[in-house]
Amino acid sequence: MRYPDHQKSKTREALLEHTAAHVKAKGFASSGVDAIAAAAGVTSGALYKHFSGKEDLFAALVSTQLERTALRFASVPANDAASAQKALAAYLSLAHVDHPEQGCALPSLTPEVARSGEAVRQAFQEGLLDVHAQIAKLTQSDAKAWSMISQCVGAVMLARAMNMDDARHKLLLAVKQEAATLLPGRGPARLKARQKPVTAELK
Amino acid sequence: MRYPDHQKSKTREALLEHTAAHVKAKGFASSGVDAIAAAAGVTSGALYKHFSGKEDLFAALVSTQLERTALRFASVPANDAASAQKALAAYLSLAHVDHPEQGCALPSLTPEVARSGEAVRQAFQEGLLDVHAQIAKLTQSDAKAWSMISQCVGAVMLARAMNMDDARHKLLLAVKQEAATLLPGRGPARLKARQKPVTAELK
DNA sequence: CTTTTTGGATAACGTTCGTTATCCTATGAC
DNA sequence: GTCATAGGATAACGAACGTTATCCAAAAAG
Repeated sequence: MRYPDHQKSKTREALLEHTAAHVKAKGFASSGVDAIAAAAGVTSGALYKHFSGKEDLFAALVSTQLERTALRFASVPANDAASAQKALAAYLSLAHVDHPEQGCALPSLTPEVARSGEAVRQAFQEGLLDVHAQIAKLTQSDAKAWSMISQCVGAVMLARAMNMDDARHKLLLAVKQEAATLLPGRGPARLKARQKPVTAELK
Repeated sequence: MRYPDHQKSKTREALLEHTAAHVKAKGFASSGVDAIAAAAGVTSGALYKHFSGKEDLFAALVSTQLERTALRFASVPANDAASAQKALAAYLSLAHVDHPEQGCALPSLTPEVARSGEAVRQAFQEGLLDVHAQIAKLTQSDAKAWSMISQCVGAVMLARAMNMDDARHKLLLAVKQEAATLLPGRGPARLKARQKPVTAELK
């Protein structure tokens, strides 16, 4: 071995790190291999030394990006409603909607994963189960965790496709309210707050 | 006028009708113009007589497809929990997950709409507001309608990207349960059914 | 029947695509 | 110092892309 093997080659890491933003913003199918490689400061020739093809890179990207999302929620302390709400509000923020390149991969890439090969789907499934495990620690219920994930991912995705800011704001605010009822401790209590639920603390 | 103008040209209708399945299944970016036109039994030359370009067709497709989704829920009678649950179960069914070409456009095309131009986004926004209006008639709450839509669209999309059927089933079942609590009349009642909520009637 | 024109098919255009082959260079091994 | 090679850049490949120009058939208008 003539090269430092134990450190895995820095450009492979650079590829995974710097191309994710480009792919999340433009979509995988619309991202050319040359453009993807350029986003990491290399050429497509270098890319093919580390990945067998475009889809192989996609699988690795999906894996690392979902790891990152899982990690994002792993740092939220369980049994702390305020912290969970804060994480929720951040995920459902206009900042997240306006900057897909820095955000979670789920609202950006999931339909393209569904159309991809087995390797990509496998990486996705594993990553999503990791995310679910973290959310379930907050909801204390597997079912509520799936509901929470579906709701938040769907809301960000739909908000991104709208073109009027006030409509986006309404959608995000509504889902912030409703998703919060999935957290333990704060049961729905819909009878008390039917007309105007309190949402002041939701950013 | 040498041609029957009042009937709008049948091939334009055929284009919108028969290409939607191809686009929903393969994605818009991955669908070539020739393949799209062939799906309607014509060539790309004919397509350009009816649409100014690929994205113009996409805008029209988004519009008609969301109209169809809105219509799908417009036929559900309000104040009828059983009918609403049935519609919910159909949307969250494995059949819907396994056949995107026949299903709702939202879980398939929304991220690509978000990356599209103003015309497509405008068509999307209008169509989504139509869908929301129909769902709100069932939930009797704008906020709950947004929550319901986000949750169902997200769940179908995520389920499609998974590669293990039992995991997909778990996700769909969970969201079926939780989304049902958004319907009026059947308040969450989580204390009573925390351990094993009744889901027998949910197909 | 002739004319006019609309809605198609056909073919070509310049790009861009994913991939591969080839060359180059810097580096660890000896 | 010499050599072997891993990891880059470069360039080319055929294929497919969206679009346009051109041609053609069919049908309404007179």
